[in-house]
Amino acid sequence: MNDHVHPTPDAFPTFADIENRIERVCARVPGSDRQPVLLKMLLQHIAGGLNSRMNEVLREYNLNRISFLALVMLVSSGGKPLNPSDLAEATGESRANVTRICDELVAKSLLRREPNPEDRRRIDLYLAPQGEELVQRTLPKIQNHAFSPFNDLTAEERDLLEAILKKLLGAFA
Amino acid sequence: MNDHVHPTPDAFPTFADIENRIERVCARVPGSDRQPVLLKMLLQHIAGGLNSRMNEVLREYNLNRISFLALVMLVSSGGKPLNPSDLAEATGESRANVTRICDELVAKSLLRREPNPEDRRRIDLYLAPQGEELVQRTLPKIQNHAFSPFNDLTAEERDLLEAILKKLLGAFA
DNA sequence: GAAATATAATTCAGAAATTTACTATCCCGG
DNA sequence: CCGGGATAGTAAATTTCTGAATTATATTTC
Repeated sequence: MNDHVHPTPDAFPTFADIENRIERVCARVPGSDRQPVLLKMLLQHIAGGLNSRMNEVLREYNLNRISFLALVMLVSSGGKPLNPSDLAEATGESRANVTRICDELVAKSLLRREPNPEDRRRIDLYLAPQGEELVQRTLPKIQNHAFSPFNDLTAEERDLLEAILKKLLGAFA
Repeated sequence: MNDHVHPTPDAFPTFADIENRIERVCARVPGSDRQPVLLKMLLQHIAGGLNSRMNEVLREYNLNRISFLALVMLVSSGGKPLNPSDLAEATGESRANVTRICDELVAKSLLRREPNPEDRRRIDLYLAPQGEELVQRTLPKIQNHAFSPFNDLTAEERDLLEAILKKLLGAFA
């Protein structure tokens, strides 16, 4: 989960400083363009900030971001199981890491593993009742505390952002 | 750098699947709203994808994303030194991690450390000539290979994205 | 239907990141 | 000018993550 912005007292001082630096570097390096670098930095800082905030909330429940995401994905399946590799894909984590995360979740009785009867290479992951409960309790808190920065955008801006980010993500194929 | 999307053969299959899952979860959990969760996931996947691509390019040079970013920040200072804590702030990494990164960079003769004459707690980090060269060589490659997804956006979309992301980042203060 | 190839999950070694604690220095109020 | 508190950098211990095998099962191909 190499994704944290360190919680310094003043973690987001002036992005303008960083922007100036980017301008200067790109002016000096031929073949470089300021905007993609800037966008990359913005995305990085925002994603990092959101992750930090999520972790702050989840710490009270002894969960980390990935474990929580795994639980959410399972809630979304509505009782149907998921395989570890599904989780790896959905979360963007390595499969080895997903195995470890699942070990933790099983140890906390939030998840249970069962062999898949049709394909015996596979393991089916079922959400335990406590896991569902935990998501019910924590997701609204995440929404309120961690995701509050989105409230500073207007509805139009959020829709626009959603559309542009979807298009951008599509470009990774 | 807990920030990688694992390079599976098909790392960005259909985000639509994930979107459907989010819809279902939020329908089931009172006090949750689909859009912020969706935006968070989009940001996460895009930032992770960009990081993976950067690391792919940088691997040839035995660098990782953070080390590279540190070098870029130093180039942006135009010969003036930076302190480790400046780098920590700019990169969003912990100070302890920056110390380690600098150890590596010094070992590779891309960076040199000198005590600050005015404040003896501080260390001044100077870019070595090889470090400058390395940025000159790698930044254009990063631009072409790693940041190419931005080319799928129109100029208007990029500007809009920049503006919205800046506003969003401002909301973290 | 046997051999070759591919896929799923895991294990394990080592790399990378965080947390806590420590040292040295600076700064401010008295 | 000195004592308490802040700040900078690092070190050590721990946790987390990855990457390369490993094992077991499916699937394809001939």
